[in-house]
Formats: sequence, structure tokens, C-alpha cells
Amino acid sequence: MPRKPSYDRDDLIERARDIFWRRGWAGTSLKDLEKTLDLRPGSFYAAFGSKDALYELAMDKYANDGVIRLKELADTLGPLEALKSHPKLVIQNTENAAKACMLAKTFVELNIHRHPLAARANEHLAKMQSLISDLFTQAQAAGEIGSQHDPAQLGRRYQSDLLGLRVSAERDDIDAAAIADEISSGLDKL
Amino acid sequence: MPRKPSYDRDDLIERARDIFWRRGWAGTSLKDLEKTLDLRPGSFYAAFGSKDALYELAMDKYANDGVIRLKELADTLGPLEALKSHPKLVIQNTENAAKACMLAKTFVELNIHRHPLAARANEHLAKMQSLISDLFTQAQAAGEIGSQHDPAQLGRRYQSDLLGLRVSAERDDIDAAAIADEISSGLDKL
DNA sequence: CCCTTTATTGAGCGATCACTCAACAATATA
DNA sequence: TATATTGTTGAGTGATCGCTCAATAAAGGG
Repeated sequence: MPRKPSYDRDDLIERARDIFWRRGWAGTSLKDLEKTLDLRPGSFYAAFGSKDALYELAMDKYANDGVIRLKELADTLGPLEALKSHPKLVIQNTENAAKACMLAKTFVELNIHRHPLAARANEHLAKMQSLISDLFTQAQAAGEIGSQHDPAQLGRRYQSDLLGLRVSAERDDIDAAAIADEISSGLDKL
Repeated sequence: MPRKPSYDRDDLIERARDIFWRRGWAGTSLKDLEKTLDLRPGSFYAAFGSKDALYELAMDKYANDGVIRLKELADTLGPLEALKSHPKLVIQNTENAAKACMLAKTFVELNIHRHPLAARANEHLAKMQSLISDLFTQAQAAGEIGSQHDPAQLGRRYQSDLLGLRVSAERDDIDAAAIADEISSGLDKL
């Protein structure tokens, strides 16, 4: 009986992810979203409910894709090589996305207001950190890094360095690829 | 002849700096500023001209104070020890300020719109990076670090790591002091 | 065809945005 | 005290914010 939507929902979420990622939460207005998604207000709210609800969908997609990408990298290259190549890859998205981490941007922007999206961003960051630590554990088990290191500690430091790299990568006057190389080669000394 | 202002201008700029630092550019409304500075709109605009003009004053103060603090640290402890203790100090501001770097927050929030404040934030970041590199040069000249390293490269990496640390320090579930220690002890291996 | 169900449209809601300005208050000089 | 100069006030500007909803369009089942 019913009429079908004229759009692909996942495609809209991806486009929303990119504009939220680039412009931030407060920096993205509903007019921006309506233009980017080619939706009138009524369709937008029928489809997603609110700006925040769509932001959450977009951020969840961002986070899940990031986890999948790193896991696939580990399956292909092994844990240590995955961690070594990840920094370079993560600042190479020439597309319509930003370089800085969307989770970090969301957290920093909204945590001061105790906004639920900040808490969710932090959960995603914690999950990613846990994945990174797992890869360090695997690398250690494989004898690729010394047994004296604490994987949790390494994961925490790695993620922190990655966040710094990705902020630096937004700057035109910074050679971010060089920083990525230094992060990677630092892992060889473990 | 004239009437004198009933406020201390520098004090207002410091209070503005803290609220801008914490809440960001879009996240700080004029109503917020009026409440924090105890100024009615007319006085605000007579004193500062615009929200952006005050933001610039606040950010400039933030940046200049940061430069002065690091220089004083170097005068007291010497270049390498200054760089080693700086990370711990910079995440210890228990006051009404944020942990993440105001320059990085400003740049990341406003650069996508090519806002003049983003360009100015980047200039401040570049100047701070230059100061850091100078300290590495001095440490190298004093034989505190090996001669095989490039001070410019070290400065770039150090600043990037610092930005990551300061983002991580906003998270309640992260032991930022531990990351700061790792950054510091990493300098001993140079 | 009709009818039911859902999608789409776009004018417009109240609230808030950064900001203005005419009226008034306070102070220093004459 | 009178006057000139500047600071302060707060109602109010047009624009934009996120969002609503009644009207209309489209599609499948009978």
C-alpha cells in the first residue's frame, strides 16, 4: 500500500556524517542539512526525528566504519603492521571529510554541556582504544614487540598521538605524513 | 571630563578567555558573555566592538601567556627539563579553564569556514611550535639530546603529541598524567 | 477505478542569535 | 553649579535557530 521514500537512507546518513564531521555540531544548521540531503523539513523530521538523532546515526556509522577498517587492516597485515600503517591511512581521506577525528571533535565540542552525544563519542573512543590495545597484545604474543610493555598503556598513548596527528593534519603548514611516519617508526623500537 | 569604566578590562578579557576556551566559539552566546562579564549589551559593544573582536583579544592573551610560561620554564629549568615538565603542567589547570588547547579548538572549529580567527589560531600554533623547536635546538647545543635529530622535526612532533594529550585529558576515563609522563620520558631517549 | 497508507511540501512557529540605539547616569573641567 | 564627555542601560532590531503541521502527492491492494 504505502509509498516508498525517494532516497537511500544509508546514503543520507553518510552525507550527514561528512558535513557534521567537517562543520561540527553547532556549525551545522538544519538548512545546511536540508541542502546537503536534498530534504525539506517535513521529510527530514519524518526520516530522522531530530538533528541530534541524525548526528548520532552519523557518528555511530563513523565509529563502526573505523573499527571495521582497522580490523580488516589487521587481518591483512597483522597487528603491528596494521598499527604502523593506520596513521598514514587515517589522514589520507581526500574526500569531503575532515582530517581530525569526528569522535574527538564531538567530544571536545559537547562535553562541556554534558551533552549525551559527548558521552557516546567517548564510548566510541574507549572502544577503539580497546581494539588498539588488543592489537598490541596480539603483536606482543607474536613476539613483534617486547614483553615488558603494557598493551593498555601502549593503546592509550597510541590513540592520544593519533588524535594529535589528526588535529595537526588539518593545518596546511604541517607535514602530517612526516608525523605519521614518526609515530609508525616509534612502534619499531618497542 | 569623562566617566571611567566600572570594570577592569584585562579581567574581563581573562574571563572571556576562559568561557570561550571551555565552550568554544559557536557555543558561547552573547547572553553567556553578558552574564560572565556582568555587562549589558551596550557596554559590551562599546568596550569590545563585537563577539569576534573579544574572542581575538582573549585568544591572543591565551597564546601570549602560553609563550611566556614556557619561556619562564626554560629560564628556570633549562630547555630539555622545560620541555619535559611542560606536558604535566599544561593539563593541570584545575581552574575554570579547559584542558584541550584553545588554539587547537579554535582552529578545528573555524578553519572549515575560513574564519579569520582560525588563521590567527594557526599563527599562534606556528609561533609556539617555533619556540619549542628553539628549545630543542638549545638542548642539542647543550648536549642534552643527540646531534642526529632535527629540532624542527622534534618540535612538530612534540606539539602534535601535546595536542593529543590535551584532548585526551578532557576525558574522565583517561589517565592523562600517565600519557604526559610517557611524552616526557620519551625525550630522555633522544 | 477507489481507498488506504505513507512521503513530501513549504509556510510558519516560538526561541534565540549577534547586535543597535535613544535615553539616562556619572564624572571631570570651567 | 553648569556643561561637556563618556559609560550604562534595556527594550528592541532583523535574521536565523530547530522544528511543526496541515495540505498535497504518490503508490499498492481491492
